[in-house]
Amino acid sequence: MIQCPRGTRDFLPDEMEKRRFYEGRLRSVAGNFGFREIETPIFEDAELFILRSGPNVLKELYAFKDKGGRDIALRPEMTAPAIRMFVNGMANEPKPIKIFYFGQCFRYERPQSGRYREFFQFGAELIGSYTPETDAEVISMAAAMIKSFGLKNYKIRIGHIGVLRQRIAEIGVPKENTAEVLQKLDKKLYEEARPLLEGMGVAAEDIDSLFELTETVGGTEVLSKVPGEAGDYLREVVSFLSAYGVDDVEIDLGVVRGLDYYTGMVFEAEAPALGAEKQICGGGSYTLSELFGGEKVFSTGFAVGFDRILLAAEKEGQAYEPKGIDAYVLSVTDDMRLKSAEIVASLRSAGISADIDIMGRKMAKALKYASAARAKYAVIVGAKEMETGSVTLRDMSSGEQKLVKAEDLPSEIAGNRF
RNA sequence: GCCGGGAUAGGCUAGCUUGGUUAGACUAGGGGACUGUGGAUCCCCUGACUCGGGUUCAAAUCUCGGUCCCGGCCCCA
Repeated sequence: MIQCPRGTRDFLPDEMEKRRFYEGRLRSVAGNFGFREIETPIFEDAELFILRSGPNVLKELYAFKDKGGRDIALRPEMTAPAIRMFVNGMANEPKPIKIFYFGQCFRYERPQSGRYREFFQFGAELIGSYTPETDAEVISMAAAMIKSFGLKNYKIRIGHIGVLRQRIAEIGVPKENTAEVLQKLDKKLYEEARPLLEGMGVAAEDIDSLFELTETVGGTEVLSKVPGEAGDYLREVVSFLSAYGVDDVEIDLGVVRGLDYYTGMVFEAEAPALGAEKQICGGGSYTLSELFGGEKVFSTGFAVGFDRILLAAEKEGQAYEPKGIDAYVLSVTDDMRLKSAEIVASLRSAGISADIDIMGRKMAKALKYASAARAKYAVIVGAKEMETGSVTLRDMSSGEQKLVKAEDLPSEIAGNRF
């Protein structure tokens, strides 16, 4: 028997229905915020992802040569494709540009809880604007998405990578070592960071002040301790968030979000219930378009780990009940089967989801199937009723039955649907 | 890439320590008992030892390796 490749999953109908349901909520939030959906290829020129990537990223890239010898990679994330698309086809659209996407991404990693080789991201990019409102808009949408899942136990943390980068440069860390230092700070590995910094000739009091900065963690009130432009900027972001009704955020200047292209505000959200892979959302402001041959344009974006946030909702005990069909049509006797077919067709053309027994089952078994299919109604087509052009309409949850004229059946069922 | 735990019908499992019947039960699925009423009962049927090598007269059971799953580390654009 052939199984799914490592780190991939099949989604059976019940699971798929649930995923579509939650996906729909995310789409609806994005639409609510004025974002419009895009779609980009699942694979791209490998160069798109290699351009700004370190060796660790490359190790996890699904890259291969196609039959024409082109270097191709399955997308490991969707920000770069979205910005490529912006540069290629949207650069002259009115600003700001608000786009979102949903799709699978691929990373060659060791699978574990909440981590798959094929996983799904829902993300958004707000392109062409560089204001505190921009960042607040994006963060508040991310918060709305998390809330749309009904999640209760989560944390949103906001930082500013510009503050850190600037301080690191000021205290004399060579540019090529910045990433290394940021990584230690992200993990709050101060015991490792200190000797590293000392080795670069950074003074002890400067190291302390740097650590103090990354330890600026807590409610929005800790922002009063952050000096300079970045401090002013974050204070404004937080004011706008508050105006948007988003107050449950924390400040954590130690949030670094990897080592890549982020330049200003960064944020992430986590669901502690998830264990090792608990980050459900991450984003920030960046400039990327100049890398792909466009002008330098400021953007703010984020992505939600769809599989993880779904997992988090499940762990909080949320259950999704599959919908089921409106009606299941069955024949009492074989000579009613053509009539049943006519009736199911009339229901379907009235927009009612309807199924019909096609296995020639006896009533008892057909009703059992209708029950398993979660049908709201069973439509029983028998000779007795047909004498008056009627059928029996059975409410599957209450068991109540009534005679309904065949021509009234669609409106009868549709009328009770709401 | 590293450490640890696992894998028996579609699902959940018994058997494994101590090798030896036709690998058992429950559930699900198909049919029937019940010739016009579901989630009940009974009967019949379908269906599994993750894969490959080794030890042995004999392997689900012992052993080695692969694959996949689970938890953690690393990484996480």
